[in-house]
Amino acid sequence: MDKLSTESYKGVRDFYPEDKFIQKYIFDKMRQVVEAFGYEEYDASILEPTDLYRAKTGEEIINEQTYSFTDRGDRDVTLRPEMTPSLARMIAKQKRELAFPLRWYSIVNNFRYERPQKGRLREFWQLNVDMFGVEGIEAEIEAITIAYKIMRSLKAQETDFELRVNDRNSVNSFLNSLNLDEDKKYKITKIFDKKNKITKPEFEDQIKETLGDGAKEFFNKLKELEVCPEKVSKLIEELKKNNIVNIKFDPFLMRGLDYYTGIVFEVFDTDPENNRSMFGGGRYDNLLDIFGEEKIPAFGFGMGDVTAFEFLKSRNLLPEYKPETDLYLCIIDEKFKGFTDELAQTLRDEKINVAVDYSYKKIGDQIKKANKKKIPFAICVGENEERKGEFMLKRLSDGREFEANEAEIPNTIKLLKIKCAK
RNA sequence: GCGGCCAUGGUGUAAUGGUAACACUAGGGUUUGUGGAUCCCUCAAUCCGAGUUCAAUUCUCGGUGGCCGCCCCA
Repeated sequence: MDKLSTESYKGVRDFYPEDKFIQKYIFDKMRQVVEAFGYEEYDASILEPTDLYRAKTGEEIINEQTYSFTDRGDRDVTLRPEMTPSLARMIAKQKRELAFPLRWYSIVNNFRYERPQKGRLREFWQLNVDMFGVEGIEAEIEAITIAYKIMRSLKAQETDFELRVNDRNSVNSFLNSLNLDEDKKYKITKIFDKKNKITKPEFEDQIKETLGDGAKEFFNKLKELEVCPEKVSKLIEELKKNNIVNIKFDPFLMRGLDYYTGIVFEVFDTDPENNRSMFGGGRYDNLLDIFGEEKIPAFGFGMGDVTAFEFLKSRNLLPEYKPETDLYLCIIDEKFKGFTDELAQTLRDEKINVAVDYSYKKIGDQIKKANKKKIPFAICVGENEERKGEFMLKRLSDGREFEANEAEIPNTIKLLKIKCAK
């Protein structure tokens, strides 16, 4: 028989327990922060009708960069490449039932069909944070504050990252003042988008190449664009009141295309070796149009797990693996299995997570397993324990043993764990 | 979608146009109620397919996969 390959499908991800532990750590921090701001979790199916994405952009993204197929009933379906259209669909559907302002979040995986590369795989997990129904700058302030607090709760220092803000409207009015055709406008926004990746002469050359004679006017007017718009300066001022100071205006920040209608922001890694955008978002007031619904103002951002992971890794901020299991019970002889199981169940009722070793191997081997699994405590159960009801609770980190009877074990473990955490 | 580099046990590395080696890991023992030590033993690999050749893991081509750029970026 041919052996089946152990490779996973190209570009998707396996999470071994130690990987999942890290991912969970990151998501738990995100969750704590957004829930502190009153956001409610929602979810949707990973499969959506393909039209949902066509309607939004209608671009080649849908044709070439999604997992789309026809189901057995001849319906076109797509594995979600992002969460926002599903979110917009859900909100449009139940608009009248919902109490605005609405604060929703989700942490889900998404799929895109493209060549995997650094930090971009075919499967990625993402936190989505969105607020609907707030037209004013309060939405911007809150979302950016949340982004900042997530970074801080992941133990990032203020010097480790930087927030950059722009107003798409000011870019648009700048481009309109140059009287460019749509194609040129589009190309200029592309050049803006990658400005921080290229040198200044490269930037200037690309502008000249695109605009030809018009380049002169462009550079003359460029100063106008570089003046911080009132809306942006007000936003920055408000955020500084919240002690968020690692923030600045970036007149070239674009973040994608037509999708955004106002303020956009991004969080940058300040590492000079890796000075790239980690995540961001912006205002999108028109997204419900496609459902024939009236506008609802919206502001949101998305944050992927891979960039967060790589950031934490580069700053040495990844947590050390600790299993959820508190205690490993080693059975000295098979005849004490029943007694051990009862002990395990009693302890579980006291909220101690207990795993029992049913290998019936030598006791030393069982202790080794507990150690390898990084479980903090072990107890060996045999004749003495059954007779006396006294146990030696062994702390694997240093081998110290603590005597306890059955009733005392839970609290002993809890106390020792608290000490360890400090 | 385009280009560059790469592909050997579970992991990390050797080597060779002719017997694929080492370390770690895993399993077993050294030790019959307490781990991280020592020593011994065992399991386990040349990505897939075709071509050149007496002989290919090695050379050539194709595929697949990985890494890195470009395009794109939700």
